[in-house]
Amino acid sequence: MALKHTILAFLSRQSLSGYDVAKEFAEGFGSCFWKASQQQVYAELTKLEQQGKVAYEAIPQPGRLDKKIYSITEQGQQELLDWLTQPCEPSAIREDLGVMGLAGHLVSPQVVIREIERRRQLHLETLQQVKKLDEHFAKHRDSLELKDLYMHLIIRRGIRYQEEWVAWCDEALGAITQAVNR
Amino acid sequence: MALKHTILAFLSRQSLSGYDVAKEFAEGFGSCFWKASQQQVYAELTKLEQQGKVAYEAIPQPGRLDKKIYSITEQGQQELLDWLTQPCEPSAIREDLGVMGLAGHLVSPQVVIREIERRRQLHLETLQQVKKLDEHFAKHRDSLELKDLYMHLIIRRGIRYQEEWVAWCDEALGAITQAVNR
DNA sequence: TTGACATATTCAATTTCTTGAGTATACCGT
DNA sequence: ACGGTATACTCAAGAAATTGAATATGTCAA
Repeated sequence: MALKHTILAFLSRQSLSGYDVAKEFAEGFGSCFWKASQQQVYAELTKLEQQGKVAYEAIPQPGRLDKKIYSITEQGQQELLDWLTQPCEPSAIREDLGVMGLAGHLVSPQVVIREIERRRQLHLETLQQVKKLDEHFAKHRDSLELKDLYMHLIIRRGIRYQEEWVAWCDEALGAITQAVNR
Repeated sequence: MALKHTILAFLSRQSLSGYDVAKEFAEGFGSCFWKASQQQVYAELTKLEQQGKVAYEAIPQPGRLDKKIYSITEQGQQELLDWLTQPCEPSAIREDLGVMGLAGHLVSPQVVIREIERRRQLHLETLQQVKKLDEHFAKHRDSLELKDLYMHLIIRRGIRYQEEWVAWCDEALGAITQAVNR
């Protein structure tokens, strides 16, 4: 499971609180490549800490629980490095909308059309968000240092993914409309 | 979770043994939209059977465990219908390769390049497979009945998804090579 | 005839993920 | 002053997925 390694990767860039890591998953990286809930992040950080792969500095906060700033340790860095060096497999796709392809004929075409239109809209919105993440990188695309280039490329993947969804929705809507009016 | 509904959707097309359902996940549909292990499928079928959403007919087989042919029940059909009528969310993306975008700078560009080339190859192979699934549908694209059109569109999504990956790999390889030689 | 591959199902341990609640303060706008 | 949102972390139950093994036969090719 790569949640562990994704967290280590975040911390290899900069030290962060659990809250901040969770926010990355929810906003930036999450909309491109990986989603994880806050609880998952906190649980994983606790585990990594017990394994000595990350360490935290507790920042006392008046009147509430300490804020914990996590950093990656030598050991964590090593773990991440080992993982990066190994080949990784394409992740499994699990897409609810796919069920429509199997059983869509059980409902009216209008239901299918409505659902696809809804999806189109959603992906369009996510696309705007992801594009914003890329703005800075895209501007200097040809002079980025590797670290930033990789980040740019991964965001590009996110952009292309969302664009692809929108394009497929258009294709599907066109084909279904045509078939219904036939 | 849609595993349940995906199984119901398969069984709404035709009655199948657990083994056959699992094969669909591994081969056809699996490479497009959903992957599930054999154990998962068997476990889910048992649960669905207990809930009265599927029923099986046991086919005795000399010298080994009965083969069970599962069919969807009225109740299962209803469950599936209800689910299809509700809006569904885009599924979360969880892509190991994304970690490269965060921490790729920790390894040499050659490692990153090698990994992306490997991925390109994998997606190219899957693409060929998925295209085969579509052959029949693509030929009659403009005269498919809805049931088949939906299937075609879902396979099209799979095709586009794989093509998109290949295209991204090309973009990434180009950009990295250029940056390294700079 | 041996070994690989396909058919067909079951069990069980463990890890991961989801869902939902609980605690507590700060800041901003209306 | 109030509600909404953001910050910041914890706990726990239950569902889902992964990993790995066990059982047993049929078929096809080298």
